[in-house]
Amino acid sequence: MSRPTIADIAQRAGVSKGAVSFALNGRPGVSDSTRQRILRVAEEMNWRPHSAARALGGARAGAVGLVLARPARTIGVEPFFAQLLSGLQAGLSAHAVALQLMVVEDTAAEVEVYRRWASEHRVDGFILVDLQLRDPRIEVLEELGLPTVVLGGPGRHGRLPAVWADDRAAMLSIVDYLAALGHRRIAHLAGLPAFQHTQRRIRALRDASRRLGLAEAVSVPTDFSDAEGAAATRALLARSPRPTAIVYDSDVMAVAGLGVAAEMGVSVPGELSVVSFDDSVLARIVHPALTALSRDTFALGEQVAGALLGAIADPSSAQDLKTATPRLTVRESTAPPGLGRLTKSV
Amino acid sequence: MSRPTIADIAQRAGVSKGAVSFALNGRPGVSDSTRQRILRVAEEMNWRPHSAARALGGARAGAVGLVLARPARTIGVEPFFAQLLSGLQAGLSAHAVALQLMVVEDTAAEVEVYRRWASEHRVDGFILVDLQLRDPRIEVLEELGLPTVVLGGPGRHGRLPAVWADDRAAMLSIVDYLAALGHRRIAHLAGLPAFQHTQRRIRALRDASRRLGLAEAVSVPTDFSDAEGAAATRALLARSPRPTAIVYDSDVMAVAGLGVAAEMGVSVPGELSVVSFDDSVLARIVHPALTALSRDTFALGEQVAGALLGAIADPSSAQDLKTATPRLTVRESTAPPGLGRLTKSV
DNA sequence: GCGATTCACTAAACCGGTCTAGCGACTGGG
DNA sequence: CCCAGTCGCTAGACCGGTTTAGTGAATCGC
Repeated sequence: MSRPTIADIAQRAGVSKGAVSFALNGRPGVSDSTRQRILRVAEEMNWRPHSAARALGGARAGAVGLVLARPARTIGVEPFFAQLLSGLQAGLSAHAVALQLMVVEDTAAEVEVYRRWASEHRVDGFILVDLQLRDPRIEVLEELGLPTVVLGGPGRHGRLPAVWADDRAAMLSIVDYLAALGHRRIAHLAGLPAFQHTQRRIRALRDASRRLGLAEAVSVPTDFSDAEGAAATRALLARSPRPTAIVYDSDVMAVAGLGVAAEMGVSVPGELSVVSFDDSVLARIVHPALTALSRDTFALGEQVAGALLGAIADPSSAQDLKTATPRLTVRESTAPPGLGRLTKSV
Repeated sequence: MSRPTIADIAQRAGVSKGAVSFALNGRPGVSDSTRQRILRVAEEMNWRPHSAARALGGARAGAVGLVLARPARTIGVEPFFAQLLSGLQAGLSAHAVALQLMVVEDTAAEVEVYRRWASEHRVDGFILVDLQLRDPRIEVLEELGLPTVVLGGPGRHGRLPAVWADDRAAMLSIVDYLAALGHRRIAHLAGLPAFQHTQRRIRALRDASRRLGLAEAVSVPTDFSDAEGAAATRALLARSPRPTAIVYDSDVMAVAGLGVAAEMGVSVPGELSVVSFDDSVLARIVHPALTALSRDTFALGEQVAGALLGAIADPSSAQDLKTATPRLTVRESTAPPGLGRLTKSV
């Protein structure tokens, strides 16, 4: 027999399909002795539920959806995503929930996938990332009515619950640290300006600079690619006076910036301090090792998974969850400004 | 109405459910005029198929499975996987097929997921990666009977079709290049010894060394982590005489090795040439940029996706597919040996 | 001791599609 | 003109579960 069904079990155990269903799902309606017998038979026949049949009856699909609207090639580049994915996986597989992943070209296609998956009952919920300034996806997801957890905030994300880290506080801690080292000219290589977190970081840096009486901080938007990171770094280092510290929104860009500094003969951390807003192996293994904001992205993924599973189990329980504020891990790429020239002149 | 079914469409169009099914699936059984009318009504009502209902009838699940047996945290670290995933995605989404991804602890758990997904009709096929020496998964997948494509080979993978690149030729090209530069002592930081491709690379290096009359090449197995990459590099550089070139099986380890060399005062490429068997942004952005084997991993993913979709459409058509042999991209991390000491002494 | 309630279980509807058997109308061949 | 074959469509079984209404027996309360 290729695949036993509950009808087979019912026949073998001498009961009805309904009784088998009750027994297998641990709900009342059968006596303990019958339940045990049914479970034993099911075990013997190596029965597994047919997910489609279950889903058809209106039950869970046993999967959640993650749709990314980015050029497919760039996904592999970002350690952040890979880490997040790992964490999500860990959180989901513990509850035998699978992750349906799809990478699409743009937001329009992304919305289309949400609609399709929802109407096909393919997933029980969604994870929404890369929150934009006025995000059209929120409205769609609210309308679809499937449990959804937003990664990012605080900010505009409608009635959808969010899991977020305090980006603002994190950026402030970086600026405080650099200012304490003596830096007065801090630059910022930001990410895509359409993203909410990019704007939050830019604003936090500007506010902190004013408060501490630093030179007006310059934030340069990029597309997160190593190419733009390198180009923007080149432009910044060509300025006069040039910044003594640069904060990078991603570690890929920070490493690219490190390369540019070496190429231009600017010593790190002697003449330029480098801070990455993202930590990963990358930040650890380059030389000099990068001072970076350690956000446990893996744990973040786990938390998002947990929040989503919670929202699926009980939609009314959903609420925002603030995760640990990222902490600065100081390595070798930061130092007081001017140290490089000083040692040289000595 | 929350979600129109084909029964709703049938009623509205004044036909039977069967006719609607025929029309929507483009199969004969209805006249052109009726078909047009049904399609128009379906469009108006914004109908979408219910994937579970379809799957229940024995049709496609519309998804393929990828199970990785690795510690979840390490997935994020490997650019290779992220790239592969991107490529798979691209190949699959073009045909509206989703990817079910699951990360598990070990091979036993992996096999269990295969069984579960197959019996739950959750996927139409599998992608098998990280081929091991005597791989127990192959037998299981053959027994399950679902179309499966193996990534890696040539070698033992039963009757399952494989997509593979010529690792041996690639390794030979690296050794030829290093030997032509004048290197005689080449070391190799390999991956997990249980993997087939690790053994193939080790063997290729040994064979090439003999053929070219080089010193016996030493291959050090690792777990692919940056930590072991660094430790093994330290051990190699402490030898006397130390190797003048090291080939790393992954770029993460190569970058870690670069760091160790800097820390030990060994100049790259002056005193040590470094080659990575994997190319990614990582190899491009570090300093010195790494000479690396460029395997278009994204394209590889696309090819695997294509092969699997083909095998699903027509299982008898499945056959092995050899992809382009990776080519060496020379950057700044390789040079003739002894150059470093030479320039220093001048 | 008798009606009411609980308990264990069965039969069958149901979810939303696919697919097959069959039926009436039309067409073509001899 | 009649029979066979094709066309266009319908009715209904079917996939493998869940869930509800219903049934017979045992138990309870008074």
